[in-house]
Amino acid sequence: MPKRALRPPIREAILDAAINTLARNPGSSLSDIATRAGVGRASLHRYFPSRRDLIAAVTRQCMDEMDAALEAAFEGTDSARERLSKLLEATIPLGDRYHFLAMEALDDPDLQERHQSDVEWLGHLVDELREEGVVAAEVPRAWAVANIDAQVWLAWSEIAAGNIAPANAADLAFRTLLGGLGPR
Amino acid sequence: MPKRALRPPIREAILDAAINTLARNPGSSLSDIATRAGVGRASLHRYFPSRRDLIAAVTRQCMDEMDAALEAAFEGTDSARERLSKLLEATIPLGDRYHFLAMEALDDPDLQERHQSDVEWLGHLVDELREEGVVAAEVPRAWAVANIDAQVWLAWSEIAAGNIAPANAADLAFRTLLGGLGPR
DNA sequence: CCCGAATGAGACATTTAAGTATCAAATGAA
DNA sequence: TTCATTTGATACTTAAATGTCTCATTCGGG
Repeated sequence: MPKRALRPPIREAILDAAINTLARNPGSSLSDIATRAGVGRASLHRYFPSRRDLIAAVTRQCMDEMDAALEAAFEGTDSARERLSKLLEATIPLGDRYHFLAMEALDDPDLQERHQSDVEWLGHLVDELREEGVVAAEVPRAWAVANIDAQVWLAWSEIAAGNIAPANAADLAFRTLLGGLGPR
Repeated sequence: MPKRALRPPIREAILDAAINTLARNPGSSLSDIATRAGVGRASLHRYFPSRRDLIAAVTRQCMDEMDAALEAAFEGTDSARERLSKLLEATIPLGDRYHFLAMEALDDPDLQERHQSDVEWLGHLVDELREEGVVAAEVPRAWAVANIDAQVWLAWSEIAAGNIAPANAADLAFRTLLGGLGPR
């Protein structure tokens, strides 16, 4: 008989439920989250004293997942173009766990700083893409950054709506970015 | 003759304040909105008995503005490509008054239906674009529709963030769409 | 089996926003 | 000026969510 976790780690269950619930409705109550986690609301407060704490923990968790996925995806890449492709393949499947953060206030200064550095990092990727001729010179850097972000979000949205197949999403986004941002 | 041939401007002031306030924070309270409109909260309730009513009125107003702008922009166009260009030029400046609706629940069935028909209308434009060869055959219809929507939202976001000049936004979005969705 | 720790359930206080009701002051037309 | 209507301020009720607390139950290690 397979050994099953006697009791799932509650903290993880709450975080997971929070991510899933908030992704569908950013205004979800702590009751909703606790219920979905199969946990009493009091226990939720034991692990995360306030709503702020929970949101901060969820944000950190998502950022960690994203960083880990990116680091793994970039293993052995040697062109920015390839990194862009890998970025889409790695992050689009995580979209449903990440996109709702775009709406959150990010009131924690530590997380704000981290997000800022992520954006800058994406800017560097765009710089490299431009050097490789993948992104045209006349396309503003900020526009390219915003478009990459948007394609990830868009891909998730269309997958969730059932309009495109998950397997095609990254390719479609890659194609759209190459054509949209590249030289005419 | 009727006593109030002209509606008092207070209703419009409330609607306008609601649009601006909700655009910055979809969870704004009615107090915030009333204050910004320079009106007592009680008066707000006189014109819009419930929050739902206000949101519905705001939504209708934005849709009306959008429809009017589109109708005017399409005057005398004879290709889908040109209509896409005009669409961007007309709707991007309205983005700050419209984009927040993307998050709203749209609980009014009448408005739901109207939104649905708007999406279908955009689908027809995509069909025409494909016939003209502006949108490639291998690009899914839903993907093209979503991308057009996304470029409008994106343009507004980047304008609001101060990253691109409002005058360039429509051209940039048009270029991105042509390259992104067009044949390789 | 037994005991300490953790959990779930629920009561309770607090806060915030929505909606209702009332009234004095301001507005504007006759 | 007069008078009906509208507005703004204020007080009140209701509802929902947050956060705190207690306590019986349950889980799991020893």
